[in-house]
Amino acid sequence: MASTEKEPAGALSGIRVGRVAAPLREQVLDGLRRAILDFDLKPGARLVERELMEQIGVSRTTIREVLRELAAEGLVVVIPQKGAVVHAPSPVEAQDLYAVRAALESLAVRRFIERASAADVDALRATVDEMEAVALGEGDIPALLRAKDRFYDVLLEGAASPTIQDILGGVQARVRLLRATSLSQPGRPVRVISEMRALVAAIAARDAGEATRLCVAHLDNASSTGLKALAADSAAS
Amino acid sequence: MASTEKEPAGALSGIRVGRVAAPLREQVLDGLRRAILDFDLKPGARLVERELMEQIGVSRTTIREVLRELAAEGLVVVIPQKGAVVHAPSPVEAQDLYAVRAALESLAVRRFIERASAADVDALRATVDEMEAVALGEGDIPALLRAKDRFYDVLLEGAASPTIQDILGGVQARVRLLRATSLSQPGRPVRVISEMRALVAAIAARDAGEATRLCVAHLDNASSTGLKALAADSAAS
DNA sequence: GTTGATTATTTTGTCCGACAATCGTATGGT
DNA sequence: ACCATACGATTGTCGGACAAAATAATCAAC
Repeated sequence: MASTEKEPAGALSGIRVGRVAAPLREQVLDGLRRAILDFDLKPGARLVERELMEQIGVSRTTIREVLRELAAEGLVVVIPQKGAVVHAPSPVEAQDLYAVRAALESLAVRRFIERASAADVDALRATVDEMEAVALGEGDIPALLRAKDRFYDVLLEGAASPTIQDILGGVQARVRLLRATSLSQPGRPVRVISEMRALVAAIAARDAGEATRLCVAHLDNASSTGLKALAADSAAS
Repeated sequence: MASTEKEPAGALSGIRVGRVAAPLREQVLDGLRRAILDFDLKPGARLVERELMEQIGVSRTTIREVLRELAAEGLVVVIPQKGAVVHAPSPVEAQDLYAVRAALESLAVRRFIERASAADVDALRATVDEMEAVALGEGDIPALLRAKDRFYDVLLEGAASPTIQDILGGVQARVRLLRATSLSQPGRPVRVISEMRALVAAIAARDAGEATRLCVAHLDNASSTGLKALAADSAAS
């Protein structure tokens, strides 16, 4: 999210100091973020300061600062006098987030087309192959989701825009639950992969218009699939 | 920014309690945010915890939590072991932010066209009139900027999407410096107003394609104007 | 038995003081 | 003028403290 690393990688790489001084707070932040994104902390779960303190082993000061950051990122929502809970987006909010994703990802795709090298395109194609391998294996949804994350990593890498990466990253994080739900629908993975292949093809052809169209269409499908599954779930319960 | 209010507005409206308890922290947050957005705290200015503590009259705990939120919002950047400074976007970053704005604002415009009532369109037109009045008066840039903010408030209100409002608000805040710089260029205000009038006309005609085009074009102009002015400034100094 | 009021417990919000680690700078020696 | 050291300022983190608010539990009354 807030990652700003630049490495010239000149003649003196390797003696690069691993970490310029990592505030403990950031480790806690990364840890909690990962826990939320991996669904170790499920949406709606309460985050009680004292519990986090004991389980993580840091003071309340640090915990509270981290919670404020997560709140500003939109991953948790803090209710005054009540505390923080893992954010659970409502259906309409999820729909909006998907619309924002579509706008931003198509922007990223256009940037990629403008700036990326042929090697970047190959790398992008490789991540789709990787996804296919995971999808054909078993129905390991989390692994598939991680593979898809990798696709976006490469895409944003090639787009060469930390700003877009930062903002889009935040949006994607907020709909991660829906993304997982959508991917877990029967038949969805194979369709996703064919959509991605088409997108990569358009990107390789440097066809910005077609790529934008495919990108938006893909997210449209993902959105409606996820929302339908969500509606079915809540109806079943 | 982090406004999440939902009101079913059923039979029991009106007895809604205004504020359930406002944590002191939020007042400080709003105050500091306003100070940054109004350039009372200029980009690059250091935010020393002890000073803020004394000037605002709250404890370091509260100050630090607020700084973490502002950091996550991107309004300040904290350098480990060095402290927080008001964020000063680099030219390339500003360019990216304008691209993101274009993507998001055109989305908001389309949403507005879909959902807004005729009264909303009138309200939008009224804000442009207001801007014109300010622009023709004197060269009060901050007032003009505030009037333009009001335009976006109405736009996002009509778009009826707190999510888009939230994310776009964050982006706009980060480029506020550039927006002010751009508006202060001679002749820019009148051009801005004619661009906005054209945009409102397209919106009133419910022409999504044209409105999108105009919106993107407007931001393109604003971006290049701002960047040019910035380059001239840094050359002069 | 359900409702209502009172009390206890938990949890947040805020403050204070403390101390090590680190950064920037002034100091002083050469 | 240059380098090393010492000093001061500032952040990072901890611990404890207490009021205010929310939640849960207990008991009284109808």
